[in-house]
Amino acid sequence: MNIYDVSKKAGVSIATVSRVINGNSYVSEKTRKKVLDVIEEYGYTPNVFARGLGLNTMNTVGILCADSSDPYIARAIFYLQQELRRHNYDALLCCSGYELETKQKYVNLLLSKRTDAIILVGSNFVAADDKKNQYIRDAAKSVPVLIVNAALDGPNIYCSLCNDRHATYQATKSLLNSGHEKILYLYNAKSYSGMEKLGGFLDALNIDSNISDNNNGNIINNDYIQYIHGTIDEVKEHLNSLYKKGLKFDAIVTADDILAIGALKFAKENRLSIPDDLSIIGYNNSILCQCSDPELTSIDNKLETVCINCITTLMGVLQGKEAPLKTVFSAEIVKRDTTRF
Amino acid sequence: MNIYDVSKKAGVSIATVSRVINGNSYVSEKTRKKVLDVIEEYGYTPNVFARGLGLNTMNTVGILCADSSDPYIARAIFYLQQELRRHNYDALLCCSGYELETKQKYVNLLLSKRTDAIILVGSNFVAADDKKNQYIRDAAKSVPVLIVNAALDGPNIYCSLCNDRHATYQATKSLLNSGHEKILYLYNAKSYSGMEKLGGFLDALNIDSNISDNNNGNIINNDYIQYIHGTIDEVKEHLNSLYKKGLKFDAIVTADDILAIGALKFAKENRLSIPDDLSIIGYNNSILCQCSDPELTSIDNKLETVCINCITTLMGVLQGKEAPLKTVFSAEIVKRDTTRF
DNA sequence: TTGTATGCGTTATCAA
DNA sequence: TTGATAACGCATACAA
Repeated sequence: MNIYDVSKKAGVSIATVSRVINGNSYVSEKTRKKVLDVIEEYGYTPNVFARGLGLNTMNTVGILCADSSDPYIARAIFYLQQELRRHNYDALLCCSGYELETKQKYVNLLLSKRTDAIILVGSNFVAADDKKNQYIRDAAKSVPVLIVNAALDGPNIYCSLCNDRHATYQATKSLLNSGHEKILYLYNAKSYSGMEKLGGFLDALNIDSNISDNNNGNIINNDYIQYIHGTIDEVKEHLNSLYKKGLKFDAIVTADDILAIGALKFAKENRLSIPDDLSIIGYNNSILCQCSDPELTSIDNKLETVCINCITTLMGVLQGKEAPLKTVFSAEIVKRDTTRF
Repeated sequence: MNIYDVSKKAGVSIATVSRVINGNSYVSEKTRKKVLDVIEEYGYTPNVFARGLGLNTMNTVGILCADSSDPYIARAIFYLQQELRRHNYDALLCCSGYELETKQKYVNLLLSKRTDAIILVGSNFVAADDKKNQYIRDAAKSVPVLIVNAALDGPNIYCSLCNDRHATYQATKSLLNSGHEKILYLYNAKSYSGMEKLGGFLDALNIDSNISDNNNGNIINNDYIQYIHGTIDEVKEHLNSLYKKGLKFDAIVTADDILAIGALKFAKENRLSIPDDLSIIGYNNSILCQCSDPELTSIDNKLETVCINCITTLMGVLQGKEAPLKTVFSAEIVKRDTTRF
């Protein structure tokens, strides 16, 4: 059943049927009803492909993330999809993994699908080395690019994020103010927000974070700043080895809840009392925080707010309105039982 | 840049360009190269809308779930999307929530988008009351429907799932065999697999589970079988109130890890030693199991296997091959520290 | 207020 | 081996 069939059954032209469906131009109440009755009776729905061909859009937005099974990213996708749906858009989901090459590949894939926009979820899409971001700028030449949780400037690139640097600064300061002296920093991503958080940590310790721009990759040569990308157990083992080497610390600030969970496991294994012997702060305020024992103090980076803002911005862009290139929200420390400040 | 532009630049007809792109019929090596060079030079990609219109498919599959932020569902979506991509299909993601009405609405939405198939993720899509499944059967009239984690029979409906009943039976039996006498069962979904798991629990206790078919909703009137749908804290409070009322139990079997986490919090609050005073078993073997302390014994229902099978089946169906209507895998108990059998 | 005719960019059929 | 042309189903400019 297509528009021609409907027009025949209703005894009108296809133009009239189209008008009824799209509800814009004038159609007499009588014919409108006639057409609607036929549509109802035969359960007609317009062919989205034909419509897409004519209008050159299918009202679909590509959502690209590294790994949608990550609880944090999964939440972001949920919020984004929900907001898109509210505005009558669909979400095409792709997972690229963490390699630059596959990220590029997937961005091009989405481009070839002619989605109305591309949303990059997760700060791992923005690299410290700006050359590696060129593919994003290129994509932005054909379609608006929205980034959740990272900042990159360029035409047609819109970012929604939290002030991770300040949040980490505050958290670290609070630890210092409550008497901690040796604070270990754990991170698992050298992404945009990864560097921001680290910057905040260094700020609090009055370490010049500009050095981070120089030694590309091996950012800081300091035992108190540890890069670990691995499972909970691997994080635990890593800390074990540091501990056995004699490194002293009375607090751990992390860039991700999963790292903090690993730290908790480490503390338990070594019979360190939390938070008396060791304070721990996570990041993301994910469900994991409530699963651990003791429950995890963490930084809430307002994911829902950020995601809603992202879609609001996108809708503005698509409607040709003035839209902000960068919107920054303020993260918040959620105090639970792994700290005593 | 469209196919006409390419044909002009290459000095051939659009038919030839189309042939080169689709690589089926014969094209001389010389013209093929000419065309490919132009395509390369101008970065031409075929318009998917036009292609979709002609072929009546966009190689897209709709994935529908209740809530993609649920860690378990998020994992399923990840596996499904990855497998689809491997077969050159895209995934359109929709979240319907748990209401029947909105589920129906979203199924119709996906139908109107003309996706090549619809995948229902999560057993909450199959209700015990079969009338409520009619919308699925209806959808299957126009497009293959795949169900992950539940069984529903009907033409064009393909299910991939685990033997949840047997797994719960085994887990409960193990508790009984290791000397537990009063086992509490906690569940949060009256879905297909929800009922299966409960059935397995009742089997182990030699209770006739057929009564479940009668009192529609209020399945079993027994203090040891508790339906709770809520947050970790709500689960904890619910158990607190049972405990204070004097209900005695030495083990808790749950239908979801989140319930088990709530049980763990309850135990801690009441200074019950795990697993000495109380054993707890979760379900799904999600990341939450490793976050808790002690770590949670849980049932692994082979999500990845199930998802891969789902897509394999789908590809078979789309290629017109013989495909199994129902594929059942065997779940496995993953023993950690909340049990001592 | 309604109808006619055209374009959107492919793929596929038929001829050459 | 290649080219011309008809679908595919809709939206819309223009005519009436």
